[in-house]
Amino acid sequence: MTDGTSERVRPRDRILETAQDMFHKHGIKAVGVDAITEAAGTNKMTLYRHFESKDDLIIECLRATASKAGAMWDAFETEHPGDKLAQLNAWVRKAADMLRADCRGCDMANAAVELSEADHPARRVIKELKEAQRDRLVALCRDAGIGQAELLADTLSLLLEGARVSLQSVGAEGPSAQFVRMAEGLITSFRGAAAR
Amino acid sequence: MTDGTSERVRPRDRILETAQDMFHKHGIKAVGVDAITEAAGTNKMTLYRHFESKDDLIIECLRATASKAGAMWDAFETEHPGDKLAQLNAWVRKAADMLRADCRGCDMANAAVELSEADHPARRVIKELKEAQRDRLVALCRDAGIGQAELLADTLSLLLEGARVSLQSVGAEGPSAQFVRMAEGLITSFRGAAAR
DNA sequence: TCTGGAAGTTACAGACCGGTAACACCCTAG
DNA sequence: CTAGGGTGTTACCGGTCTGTAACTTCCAGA
Repeated sequence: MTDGTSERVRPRDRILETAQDMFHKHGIKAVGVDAITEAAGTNKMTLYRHFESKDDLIIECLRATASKAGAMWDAFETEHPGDKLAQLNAWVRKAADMLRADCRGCDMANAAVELSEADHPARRVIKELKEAQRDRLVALCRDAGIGQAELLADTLSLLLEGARVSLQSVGAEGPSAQFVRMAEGLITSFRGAAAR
Repeated sequence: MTDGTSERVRPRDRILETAQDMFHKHGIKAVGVDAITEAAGTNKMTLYRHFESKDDLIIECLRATASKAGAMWDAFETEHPGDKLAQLNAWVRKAADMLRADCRGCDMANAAVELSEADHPARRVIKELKEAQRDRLVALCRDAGIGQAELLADTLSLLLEGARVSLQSVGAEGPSAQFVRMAEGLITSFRGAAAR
C-alpha cells in the first residue's frame, strides 16, 4: 500500500483546490501565483511543473468547479429518482441556498467579467461549461412536462445569474431576496400554461 | 470669447470620459492610470492633481455612468409624458437594445465583481446607486398601476442583470436573447393579476 | 506686459506580477 | 542500497503597477 493512513494529497490537487477557493473569494486578477502556492503549502516551481501557465490553472479551476456543480445535479436525481418536478424544485432551493450574503457569485460568470480580452483561452471553456449547464436545465424542465421548457429554463437561468450578481452589488436585502418566490411563481405559471 | 470654435475640453473631463470608456471595455484592474492619461491626451501628474487616487477616479466614473443612466430615465418621461406603462415598455426596449454582442455589461455590477475587497470605498457607492435605480423602477411599476410593483421591479432587475452577465459568458445566442419576451410576458402577467 | 496657476515632462521610488534557472533534497520503487 | 523522479529553495529576469518629486512650459486674466 503506497498511501496507508497518511493519504497525502498530491501537490497538484492541493494547488487546484486552493486556487479554486482563492479565485472564488478574491477574484482571479487579485490573486497571484505566489499567494496560491504559499496557501497550498508548496512553491511556485511545483505549480509551473503541473500547469503550463496561470491561464491554464484558471481553466482547470473552472473545469473543477463545473465538475462539482455536475455532482450537485446528480444528487438531485438520486434524491428524487424519476420525479423531475421535485428535482426542479430541489434546484430552486439549492440555488436559493447559495444566495447567502457571503456568496461571491458564479465563478464562471465572474471569470468572464474579469477576463475581458475577447480571445482569452478561458472564454471558450466558460462558454462550453455554461452551455452544458443550460442544456441540463432545459432537459430537466422538458422532462418535468413543461411546455415551453427552453423559455422557462432560460428565465430561471437569468434570474439566478442576476440574483448572484445583484447580491454582490446591492447585498442580500436587494432583489435577490425574492428569488425563490419568483422562481416558484414562474414554474407554477408555466405548468398552468401547459395544462391549459 | 475664451473657447470659440475650439471648445477645448478640460483635462479632468477628458480623463473622466476616457476612464469610463476604458474601464467599461477592458475592466478596472486591466487598465492602468498611464494608459488612461495617454488615451486622454494628458499625463499622470494631471490625473493625480484632479483625483486623489485611482480608487477615487473609479468612484467618479461610476457616478458619471449612473448620471448618464439617470438621463436615460428622464428621456422616458419626456417621450411618454404621464404614460407610465409606455415608459415601462420603453425601459424594456432600451434594456434589450443594450444587450448587443459587444456589450460588456453593467459597469457597477462589473466593478462589484472586480473589486472583491469587502471594504473597498467603491462598494458603498455601487450600493447607493444601484438602490436608487431600483427605487426608480419600483416607482415606475407602481405608478403604472401594477399591484405587486416591488416584486415585478425586482424580477425585471434580476432578469436584466442576468442577461447582461449571461451575454458575457455564453454570448448573444444564449438565454439573454429571450429577454424581451420574458419581460413583456411578466408585465402582462402582473397586469392581469392586478386586474383580477 | 506681467503674473500666477494650470498643465506637461522626466525621472524615480517601491512594490508586485508571471515565469525561469540552477541546485539541493527526500522518498520510494526497483 | 541505489538510482531517479517529484519536490523544495533561492535567486533572478523583465515588465507593470500606483503614486510622487522637481522642474519647465503655456496661457489667460488683470
